[in-house]
Amino acid sequence: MQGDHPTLEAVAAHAGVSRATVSRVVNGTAGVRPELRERVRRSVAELGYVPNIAARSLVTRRTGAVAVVIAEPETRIFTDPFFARQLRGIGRELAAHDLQLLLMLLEQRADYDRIGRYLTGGHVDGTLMFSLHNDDPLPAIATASGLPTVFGGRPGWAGADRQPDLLYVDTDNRDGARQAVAHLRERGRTRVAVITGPLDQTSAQDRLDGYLDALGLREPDPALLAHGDFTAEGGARAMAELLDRSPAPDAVFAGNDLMATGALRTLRERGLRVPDDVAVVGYDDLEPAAWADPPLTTVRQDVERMGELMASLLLRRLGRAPDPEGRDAEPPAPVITPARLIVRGSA
Amino acid sequence: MQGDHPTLEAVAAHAGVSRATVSRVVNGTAGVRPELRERVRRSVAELGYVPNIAARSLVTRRTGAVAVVIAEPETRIFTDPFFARQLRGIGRELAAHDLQLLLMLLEQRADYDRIGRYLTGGHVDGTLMFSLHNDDPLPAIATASGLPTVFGGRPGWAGADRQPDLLYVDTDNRDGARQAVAHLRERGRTRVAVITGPLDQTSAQDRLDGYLDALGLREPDPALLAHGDFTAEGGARAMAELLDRSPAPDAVFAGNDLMATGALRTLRERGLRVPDDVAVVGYDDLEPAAWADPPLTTVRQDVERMGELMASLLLRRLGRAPDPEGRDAEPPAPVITPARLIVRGSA
DNA sequence: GGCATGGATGAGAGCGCTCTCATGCCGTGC
DNA sequence: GCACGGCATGAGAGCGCTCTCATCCATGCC
Repeated sequence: MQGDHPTLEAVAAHAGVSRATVSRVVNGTAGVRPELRERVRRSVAELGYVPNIAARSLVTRRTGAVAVVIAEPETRIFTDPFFARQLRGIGRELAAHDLQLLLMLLEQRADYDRIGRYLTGGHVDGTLMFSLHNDDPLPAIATASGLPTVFGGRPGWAGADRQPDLLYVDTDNRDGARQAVAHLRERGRTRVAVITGPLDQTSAQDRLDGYLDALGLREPDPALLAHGDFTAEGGARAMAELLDRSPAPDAVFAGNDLMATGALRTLRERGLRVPDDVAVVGYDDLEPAAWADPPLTTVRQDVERMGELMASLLLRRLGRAPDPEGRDAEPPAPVITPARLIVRGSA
Repeated sequence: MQGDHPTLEAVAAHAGVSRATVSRVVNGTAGVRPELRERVRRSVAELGYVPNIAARSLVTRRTGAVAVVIAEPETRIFTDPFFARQLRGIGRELAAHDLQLLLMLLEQRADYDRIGRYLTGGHVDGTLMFSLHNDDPLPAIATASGLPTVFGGRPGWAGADRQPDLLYVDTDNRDGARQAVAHLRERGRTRVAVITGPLDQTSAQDRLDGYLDALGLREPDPALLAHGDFTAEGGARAMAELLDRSPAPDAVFAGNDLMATGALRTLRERGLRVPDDVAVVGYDDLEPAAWADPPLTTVRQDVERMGELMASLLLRRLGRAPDPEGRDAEPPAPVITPARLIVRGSA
């Protein structure tokens, strides 16, 4: 199998045409007589011809590959299937357009150099970036590389909002949080606390803002505010803090499910009943949320869809418009996907 | 930034040498006078030269990329951070050797064609494959492509054991299960049941075998055996089945943590105490295992390390021996990594 | 019927790199 | 002092493809 690899030349000889004609057929260029086209097709199939992408991209200057860059400060990717799902959506969309997915996982500072060089080297046609913190050097790298880039999650670095053609896909964190907290209020809760994520991430900040919206506040009540770090441990700690204040809250909105799970643990340890004594709402709708005791009321976002959208946004920017009618005259723009409250036992 | 991209030629002119010499320096080939070498280095840095990999791989016939193929029958990748962690290990090892990671996620039957064509097309130097079920067409594709391949998990398709140069990395599932069940017996449990995973996966079968080993049995006691499917729901169902038999088990070894979590849920619903009435042990040591109520006793495998090992096995097969002493005369062979019991509250 | 027109096809250059081979230079041995 | 071996360097071919441009042929028009 290996080692035969017929070339364009071979196919041309086999079909009795020129290299150029075979190239036209293979690339779907118009202007080849149907009968000839068919003959070439048969030769391609018969010889098992597969284009050599190296040769192709040497002349076209396109690589047919997209880099997906995930900066994962430590453990996040482990505990959270978020990236896996997003990757799935991305992979599906890219595959549908015959683009390859180059995965780059960043762990250390040194990795940033490597990736910068790689992107600048023109080895990919575009990038999808997950930049978790506002001080992440990734956006700068993207800009420096001059590559078309789409971000996962609204970028929050200074000046991001002023960049005109910034592309990203985010979920409506603010509205999701609003729904969650509104739900708690509808259930008659009057002292709704919040456990925030790291506020240098736009998702955490947006969720806090949604919480405030639902309560009609401009500033959080310090007695009802605790900071977590998006981990279960952090959630447990934050819940303990909240319970040590008086009067204690009768409901908690946690910035994500991991922290909500931690909060549940603390509540259990203190002998408090959920939702009777304290109602709990999480965010993300991770799988474990449904198994928690009690099952977690939470906010769901269509993560896989977000991945697809990121890819298709990039596709459009690359000019590989997935829109067959060619009517996407309007340039690609950021996309915000809706969030939906999932009511279960915990609130 | 985009668009300048100096070529070898440009660097050669700048350094006042020939293209060949620059190539030698860039690729670390011996036989260039140190002073010249240094001069070329400076030119490279000054011009910001980055080799064009398309051109390079056109002539070398190597691509510098490795495909990671994950066949994910439906939802597995969501609930289980397993792949994410393994990817991390793989990514680290590949990056250390300047290889790119091409991720291919398979969902549908049609994807297998695409991937087969891609691999056969010589677009990558090797593959890492995760083939979950024994009837998966992936191994055949790998063989047909003639590419160096390393599998994640011991392949279980018919005849796999007869293939002489089959390479894989697996954890010692059998021994892990043995430890788990031995632990239950040491704690005085006499009726230890088992909830198996899908037995067409070697991991599930091996864990069942380890269970039998620890009990000194050749065949499972049907009264103490229930089948799950590696999901929480399946585990809950299997636990219910087991409890409906009499006499009921006083301990359960679940084939993975997800099923163990499901079992915990059923036990809780039935008002049984864990571990007092029924002790539970899981397998995998997922993050949520530690938060479960009670925290799950389980078996840990170093998944990230397994990923690294897969990559380095492939590297050796590719001749990019990571062994600087060059003493790896012995050919690469399958690797089995140890498993370790983590004792927590549930048993 | 001759000529312009336009579409289908082929010829050929060249993308940036590696690698073989020829060349040139040095030091060594006789 | 000269031939020779060995090492450093350069010249040049060619990897497989795309794309421009020239060529060819059939058609339509005057």
